[in-house]
Amino acid sequence: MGRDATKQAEEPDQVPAPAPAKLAADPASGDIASGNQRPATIYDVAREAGVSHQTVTRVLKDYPSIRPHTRERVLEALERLDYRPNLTARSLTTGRSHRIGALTHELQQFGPSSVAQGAAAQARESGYLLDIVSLDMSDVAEIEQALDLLHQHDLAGVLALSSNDEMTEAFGRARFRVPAYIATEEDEPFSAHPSELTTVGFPALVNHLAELGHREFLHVAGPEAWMAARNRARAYTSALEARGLHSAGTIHGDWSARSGYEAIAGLGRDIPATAIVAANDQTALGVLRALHERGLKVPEDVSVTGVDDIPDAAYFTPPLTTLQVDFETQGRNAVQQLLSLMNHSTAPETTTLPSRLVVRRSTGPAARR
Amino acid sequence: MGRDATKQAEEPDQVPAPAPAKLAADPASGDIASGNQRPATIYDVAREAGVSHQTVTRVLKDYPSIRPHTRERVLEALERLDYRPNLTARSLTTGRSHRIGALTHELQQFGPSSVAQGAAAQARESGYLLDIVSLDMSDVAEIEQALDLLHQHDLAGVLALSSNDEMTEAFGRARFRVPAYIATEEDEPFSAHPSELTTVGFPALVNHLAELGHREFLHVAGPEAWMAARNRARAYTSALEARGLHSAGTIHGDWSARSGYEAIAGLGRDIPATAIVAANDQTALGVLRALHERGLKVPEDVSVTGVDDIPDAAYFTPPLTTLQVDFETQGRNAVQQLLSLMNHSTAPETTTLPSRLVVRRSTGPAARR
DNA sequence: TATCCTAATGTTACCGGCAACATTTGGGGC
DNA sequence: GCCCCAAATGTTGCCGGTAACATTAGGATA
Repeated sequence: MGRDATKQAEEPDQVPAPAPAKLAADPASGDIASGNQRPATIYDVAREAGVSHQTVTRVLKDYPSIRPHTRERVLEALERLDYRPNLTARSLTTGRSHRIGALTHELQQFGPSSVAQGAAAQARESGYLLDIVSLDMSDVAEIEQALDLLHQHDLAGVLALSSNDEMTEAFGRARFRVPAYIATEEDEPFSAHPSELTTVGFPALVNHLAELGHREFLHVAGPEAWMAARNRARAYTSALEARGLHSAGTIHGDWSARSGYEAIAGLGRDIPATAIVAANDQTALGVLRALHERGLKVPEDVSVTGVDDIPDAAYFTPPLTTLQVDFETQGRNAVQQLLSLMNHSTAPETTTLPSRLVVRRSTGPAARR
Repeated sequence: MGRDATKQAEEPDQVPAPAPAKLAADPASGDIASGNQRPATIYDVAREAGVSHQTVTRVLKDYPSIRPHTRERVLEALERLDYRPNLTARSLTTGRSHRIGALTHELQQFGPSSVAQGAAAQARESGYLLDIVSLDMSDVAEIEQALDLLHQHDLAGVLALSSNDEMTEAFGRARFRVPAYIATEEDEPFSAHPSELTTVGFPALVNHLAELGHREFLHVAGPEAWMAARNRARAYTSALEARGLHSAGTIHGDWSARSGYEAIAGLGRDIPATAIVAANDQTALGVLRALHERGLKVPEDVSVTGVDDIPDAAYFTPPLTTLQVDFETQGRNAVQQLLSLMNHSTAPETTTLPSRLVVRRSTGPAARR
C-alpha cells in the first residue's frame, strides 16, 4: 500500500510528555475560572451544597420527593463545579455501560463504512458510544478473540455490522452476556421481512432492463460466504423468474473492481448476455473496464448495472445505472434494534428508504445478437 | 502490522426490516460447562485457590515474590474459573481506561476510513479499543460537544484522525485531561518531518509529468480548510518550483468526484494545462469524466493524475496514474504516537512506506498545443 | 401540644479491582 | 533452638457512583 503520513501532536494539562510538535492545549497554566484539576464528583457537589451525596444523586435523577429549596442548592452546586458524571463508576455499579461494540469488516469499503457511520451517529444520539472493531472476517478465531475483548470491556451490547458466515458462526457460538444483534441484508431467516432490494430494487432493475429488450442476463455476485451477496444473487434470480426471464449464470467475485474485471476477462470469446448485473458498483466498475478492453461498448453492446450507488458511480465511464442502498439508515436501524433488545422493549418498526433505481448511461436498448 | 491484503471487497448489509435478526442473549438456562452466569472476579478466584484476593492480583501482575506453589494454585483457579479482568473496575481505580476516542469525519471516504481501520487495528493490538465518533467537522460546536461526550467516557486518550481547521480549533480550545493527538498529513508546523508526499510523492509525480514534456499544470485541490488539502497543494507547488515549472492555477474542490467534474466543467473553452493534478483519486475521476464529456482524450490530449491509489483507480477509464498513500500506517502511527504520550515515553520514530508513484494509463506525452 | 406518619434526607454497603499498610511466615545466623 | 528480618501473604480502604436501609423533620391529626 502506499504511504505517507504526518501527524502532529498535542497534549493535555498534566502530561509532561515529549510531544514533538505542539498544539495548543492549555496555553496558560493556572486555571482559575474553569478547569479544576480533578473533575467534581457527587461528593464534592454534596459538600458544596451542604447535603448528602445521595441527595445529589436524587436530584440528578429527578427523584420526586425533594424539597424545592434543596434541589435548588444542589443544582447550583452542580453548575458551579461543572459536574459531569463518571460513566465508568456508574457502569461498575449498575452493570450497564453506555457503549456498544460493533464488529465490522473492511472499513474502507463504502458500504460497511457508511453503515458504521450511520450506526455511530445513531448511537451517539441515543447516548451511547460506538466501539468499532474492524477485523478480518474470514478468520473465525480472530472474530472470537475480538468478541472476547469486547466482553471484557463491559459493553451494553454487541453489534455485527457486516456479516458473512464466519461472523454468524462466531456469534452463534459466543455466549453473550449482553444483547447482540447481527445486521444483515439477508432476507429470511434472518430478517422477518424481505429486504428492500428484494422487494423493490431488483424487480425495478430487471424491469428496466427487460423493457430495454434484454433477455439474457449475467450476474457477477459477491463472495458466497457473504449473506448480502447471497441475498442479492437470490433477489436477482427471483426478479428474473418473476418476469419469466432466465439468468445465463452467476459468477462469484469478492465485491472488488478487480473481481468484476476478472469475471468478464475470464469469459470465453462470447459474452453470454446483453446485460450484466453486478452485485455492487465496484464490481460493475471492473466489468466496465473489462468490456472496454474487449472493445465492447456500454451500453451499445452490453448494458451494465451496479448496486449501492456510491458517489463515484455517477462519474464512471459511462455513468452507472445502479440501485441506491440506504446504508446509513441500515446502520441506524441496527443500533435501534439493539437498543430495543437491551430495553426488552419490542423492536421498533424500522423503516428504510426504498431501494431506488437510478438510471444512468450504462444501460440501453439490448443489442441484436 | 500492515497486512497488505489486496482486498476483496466486501460490503455491508442492510437491515431492511425490523426483524430481530439473530441475537444471543444468555439463554439463561443452567450453564454448566463453560459460562458461569456471572463472570468470575478476583475474589472468586481467591476463594477457589484458598488465598487472598491480593495474592491473586499479584499473580496476575507477575509480582516477584510469590511462592511457586502459591502461584501454581492461583493460576489453576484462574484457569478453572475462566477469569477475565473487569476493565471497568480497573479503570475506576487506576484512573486509566483502555479506550481511545477517535474523532473522524466522512467515514465513507476511502482515506479517513482507511486511517480509522489502521488505527483500530493498532489500538486493538496494543490492548485498546477505539471509540469512533464520526461527525460533521464543519461545526465547531458539534466537535466540542463530541469532545465533551468523550470526556465523560473516561478515555485513555483522544485522537483526531482526519482534521481540518475546525477540528484544530476545537482541539485547541478543549481542556483535555488526557493526552490528545491530531493526526494530519500536514507538514510543519504540525509535523516534525515533512510528509512523504512532499518529499517523495509529488516530486516523483511532477518529474514523471515533466519528462513526458508537460509544462503547464493545473491542480484541483481539496477543501481549503483541510490540512491535508493545503499540504498537498503546497507539495504540488513546491515540486513544480523545484523543477522551475509553473502552475497554471489551483482550483479548490471538496475531495469528491463531483467537485473534480465541476472544476473542469467550469473552465472556459480552453484548458490552460496539459496535465491536471488532482488532490485525490475521486477528484481525478470527476476530472476524467468532465474531460471525456468535452471530447478530450486522456492521456492524448490531457494527462490526469490522482493521489491515494484507491483500489478502484486501476479500473478507471483510463486507469489512473496516482500516488500511493499508506493510510493504514498513518492510522497506526497516530495511535502509537498517542500511546507514547500516554506513557510519557519518547515518541517512537514512526516509519511510513514511501509515497510511491503508480504509473498507469492516464498520463502520457504532452500534447502539442 | 403530644403523637404519628410519611416525606425528605442521611448512612452504610457494595460493584471489582488496586495500593498502602499490616501481619504472618520461614530460613539463616548465632 | 531462639531471634530476627526479609519474604510472602493478608487486611483495609478507596475509586465514584447506586441501592437498600436508617433516620430525621415537619405537617396533620387527635
